[in-house]
Amino acid sequence: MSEQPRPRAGRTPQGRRRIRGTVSLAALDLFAANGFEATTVDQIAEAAGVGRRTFFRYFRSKEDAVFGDHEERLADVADLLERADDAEPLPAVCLAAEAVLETYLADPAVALQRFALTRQVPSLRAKEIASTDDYQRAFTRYLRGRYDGEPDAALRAAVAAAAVVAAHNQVLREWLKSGAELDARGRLHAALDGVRGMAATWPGTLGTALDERVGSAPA
Amino acid sequence: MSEQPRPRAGRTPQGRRRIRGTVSLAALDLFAANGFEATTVDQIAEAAGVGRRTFFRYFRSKEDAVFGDHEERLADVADLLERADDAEPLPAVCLAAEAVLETYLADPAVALQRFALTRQVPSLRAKEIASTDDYQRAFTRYLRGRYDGEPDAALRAAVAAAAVVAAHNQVLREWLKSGAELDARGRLHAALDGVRGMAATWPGTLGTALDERVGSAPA
DNA sequence: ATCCTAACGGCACCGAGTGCCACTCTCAAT
DNA sequence: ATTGAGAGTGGCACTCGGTGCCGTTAGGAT
Repeated sequence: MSEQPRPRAGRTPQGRRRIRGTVSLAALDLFAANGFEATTVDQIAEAAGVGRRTFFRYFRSKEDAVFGDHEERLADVADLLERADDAEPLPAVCLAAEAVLETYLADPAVALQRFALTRQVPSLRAKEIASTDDYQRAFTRYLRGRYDGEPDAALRAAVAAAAVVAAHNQVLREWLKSGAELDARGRLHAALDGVRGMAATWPGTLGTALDERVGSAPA
Repeated sequence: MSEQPRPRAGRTPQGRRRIRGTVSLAALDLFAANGFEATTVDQIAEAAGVGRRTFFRYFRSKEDAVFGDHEERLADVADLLERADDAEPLPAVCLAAEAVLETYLADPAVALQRFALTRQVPSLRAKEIASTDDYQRAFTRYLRGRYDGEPDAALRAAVAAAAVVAAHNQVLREWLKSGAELDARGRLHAALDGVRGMAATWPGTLGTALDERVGSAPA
């Protein structure tokens, strides 16, 4: 805690990134060629020129070789929100959602390959849904903080975040189904306009039923 | 195909349900006592007085012993929507969401136990998120069908379904955190009133950006 | 050039999940 | 009552994902 954990030896960060990329690439290739479930971790490790044990040092699971950068992206979006405290809450979240979309647009080929895989591999679908949920939770958390003090803060935050994420996912899905040919940026922007307009009409309060205690987490 | 596949022998449906219940109960007990990951399937099977192989005939995975009735409940809700074609689309979905809530209210003790487990076991959290997504997909699918022909049908369906599910989950979570003491029914009803009001304000169309082709699924 | 340490990879191990098969138990037909 | 068929059962063996352990290696710091 006193000073930087400056590494005395071992891989440099660039080296780690390079290996990670190599392994991930090898995995994607094998998945595309033989299918996800028919590909074993041993095969990936061998194709990448790495020990099986090392594979699991770079990826927590076989699925992570496909969604390996999720945590980074999530952290990026969280940072983005952190630095957006001057804007209005919901527009800030919409910007964050557009930033998420950009990560897909940045490399359509990879996005399409991942999409094809997730469509047919249950465990990958589960991972993707969990990832989406992570974004939604980050948005909800942010909005809850910004709405703090207003009536129904938690509920409005959850609903608004869900609406934004749903709009994003819908536009993304259509873009992927179109083979990356639609104007995803424009469509998402329009969709989020709709969501923002909707959210503005949330009633000030929802009656006495919501005035009960919110309850502090027991478990 | 010519006549009913009348079962000649084997377990009666009641027998199957009874065994399933016994195994599930044994599993829940062991999970509560020793933790989910520290409990092996062998232990569950032995505690339930069945063979390990039989466990996997009743549950696809160890996680399924906790969320074993998900498929049934999902089918119930789908049926409910199927039979609600006389009502307005969104109110019908809201009723379905209230029906889902009822399945938790029906047995608070089990709901709380599952909640405690899902809070601390990653793989169970993943399963629960996937289950929620199943509901949301069912709602989206239904609304898309009902909105068919109107502008932005798919997008509006996705956003509205997400909002309803988010409201449901938020109310459910607060109820669970309160130790099953809040008036979940009343709170959900109020929250869904808010969602319905919001959704009514969706603009008729979202501009030209959304008028491009929707794309027929290629992959 | 040498030291020092993080990373590597091999090994053994655990547990989830599956295919296979012999056994048994129940019911239907005779 | 006997028999035959079929479904459910459970044991066995196997695959594979994931982890702890440890001797070895390689590459940066001095």
